Amino acid sequence: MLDKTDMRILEELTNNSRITMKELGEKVHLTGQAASERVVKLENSGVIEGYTIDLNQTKLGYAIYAFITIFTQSANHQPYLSFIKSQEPYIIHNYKISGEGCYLLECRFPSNEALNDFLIALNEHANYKLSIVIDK
Amino acid sequence: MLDKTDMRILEELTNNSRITMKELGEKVHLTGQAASERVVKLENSGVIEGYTIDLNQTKLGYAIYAFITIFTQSANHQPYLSFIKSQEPYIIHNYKISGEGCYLLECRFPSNEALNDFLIALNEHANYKLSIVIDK
DNA sequence: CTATTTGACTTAATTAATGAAAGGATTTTA
DNA sequence: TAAAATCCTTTCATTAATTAAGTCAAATAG
Repeated sequence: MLDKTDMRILEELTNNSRITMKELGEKVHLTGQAASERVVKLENSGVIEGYTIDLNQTKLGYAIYAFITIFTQSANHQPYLSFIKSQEPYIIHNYKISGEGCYLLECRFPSNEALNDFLIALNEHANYKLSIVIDK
Repeated sequence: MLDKTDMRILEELTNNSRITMKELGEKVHLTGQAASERVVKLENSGVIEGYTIDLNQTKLGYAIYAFITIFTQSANHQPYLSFIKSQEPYIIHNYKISGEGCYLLECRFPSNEALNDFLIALNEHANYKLSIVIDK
């Protein structure tokens, strides 16, 4: 279903999703129009889910990047899930996992103080293990 | 340094990084040119690190999405890091962390068999805890 | 085996967006 | 008060995207 040209298109768009269709076409040896048609197909088939940006969290004021493994206290996860929804700017992803814990939280905080406050509030609903990202 | 308009621009670009500068301007009540100038500044200051796409890993042939906590066996991490570099398509991010383990691997595999082969090879360099993503 | 359909691409023409230059308005700085 | 800087707008030339029409080769049907 996806041929080599499609894969190269996905690679180029992963590196720079704002590239013009003309440039993209040149890179994969197609006209801009042909490249554009392929991209539309990749969108419609759901392979490309969206176009987004990579942000420097530190420069945005989020000095701390962390993963938190969640162990919910009760079998009912709703209180935890509602809590997470209320913590908007801090939460990047809440992965439901199998393995150790029930969820893996990818998140960010402006300061140790904000992280600490978050953990105190989190502890109302769940136990956790904290992993702070040092690099990459 | 970043005002409300900048934040709205980042929000819009996070939702759709291929939006035209004209449309982006309309959304934040600026002309296309003014919006474009702000975006250039956000790029130059390093707040925007790049433009990329969200891919459906399943439709790309990667049915399994996982996080693996790594416990390196020796104090020398080089063998592990070299191994990771050799596993190109499977590895999405290798986060160096403080907390439980030395690294947190975000990765994907086409099948349980590929995952199993990877884990066997990984075990030459490190112990691990596997968390498979079920949702989101 | 030939005719038709289909898919992927190109070319051409129109429409729209980008980029560069000039200038206005407001705030900062001296 | 004057000069400089910042942020924005307008205009226009350049460049890209979009739409429509048409080519070509491979697959499919009669």
